[in-house]
Amino acid sequence: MARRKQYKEEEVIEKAMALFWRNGYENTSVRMLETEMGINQFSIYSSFGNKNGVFLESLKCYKNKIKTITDRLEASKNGVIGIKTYFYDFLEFAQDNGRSKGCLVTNTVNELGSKADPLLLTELQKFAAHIKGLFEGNLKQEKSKSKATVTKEANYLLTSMLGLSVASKIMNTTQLEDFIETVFINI
Amino acid sequence: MARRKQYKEEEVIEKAMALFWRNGYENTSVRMLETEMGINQFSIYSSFGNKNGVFLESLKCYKNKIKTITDRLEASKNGVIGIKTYFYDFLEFAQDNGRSKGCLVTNTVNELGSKADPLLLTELQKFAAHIKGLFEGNLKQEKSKSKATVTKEANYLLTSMLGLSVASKIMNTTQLEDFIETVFINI
DNA sequence: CTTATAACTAAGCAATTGCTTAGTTTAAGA
DNA sequence: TCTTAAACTAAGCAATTGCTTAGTTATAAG
Repeated sequence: MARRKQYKEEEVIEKAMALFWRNGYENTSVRMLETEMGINQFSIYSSFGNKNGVFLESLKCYKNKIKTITDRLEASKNGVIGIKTYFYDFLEFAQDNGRSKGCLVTNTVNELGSKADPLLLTELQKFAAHIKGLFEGNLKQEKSKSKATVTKEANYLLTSMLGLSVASKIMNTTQLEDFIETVFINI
Repeated sequence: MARRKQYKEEEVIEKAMALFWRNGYENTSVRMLETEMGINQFSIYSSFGNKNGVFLESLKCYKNKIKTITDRLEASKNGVIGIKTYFYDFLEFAQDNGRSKGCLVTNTVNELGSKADPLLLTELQKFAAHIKGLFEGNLKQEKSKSKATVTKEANYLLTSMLGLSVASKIMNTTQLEDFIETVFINI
């Protein structure tokens, strides 16, 4: 007996995610979200509770979007080569009008660090652990590597990804490719 | 024929720097600066022009503070070992009550990226170039390395530092040490 | 068609943002 | 001692922040 929503939550959250990705959490205001999502603040708050709620949903959306390249990594059977491909895939994934937005998760870790709200912090760590797990999976495909080596190198690759995410924001393609190539010399 | 300043610019800017380092640029308000620096907003604006001016001076102050460990790197004659020491020195340098504040420059690059004001962006890039130069200096001490190798590995080490800076905010000591050790296995 | 109810619009809330300014205090030079 | 000018205090500026709410509109069930 009531009016129907004039928007789909999945659709508007994608626009919110794009905004958070470009600007970070604090530098994205609810008014900006309103404009970008194309719905009134009332609708934002009734659908997502508060700004943090919008961000949490945006993070889910981001995870879903990055799935295109993490799935490729997960499906790969070629060990370290698959991980290297993921690094290059990421650069393309983060690209936006000639500049890189980095990784939304990395950006958020860097912005809020350990003072992010607990629920959010957990989500960030879960994502990092997931990526690390994928790296471990591919490293295990290399029969020569011991369990200890796999763990150590997965840590290394995860942190290298963080570096790539930050670096992509101000470095040029050559420098970034140099980085990736050198990362994988040691693996 | 006039009153004397009741504060020293170098002293109050150090407190401002600490605040920016902990919270980032946008998450530090002028009121917070006022409290931390212990001077009125009028004094802040008369000494530094605007918030951006305070930040620019804070960055100088940061560069001066990190000089304790960059000087050690610059003075070192033991090639790669010296760089590795710098990585460990940095972790201690960024430490603050059990948590890491990361690197102020990295934090700022990540927060503002290429949309930082041009003067600031130049300063950030100059700092990055300086560190990279120090890495190159130490890499050159290794006679086995060609010019091309030195360039490539300097890029790699710089980006690894960015990764370490972000990672230090949420990872534990063991993970960070794993990272450093793996970075230097084949360098 | 009427009615109930959810979705909408738009105005408004107090708090905070970066920055300014009117007015007071201090102190060195005449 | 008086003058002058910089350094200070504190109040205030418009704009923006996250969030709410009073009132209107649409729509499905009765």
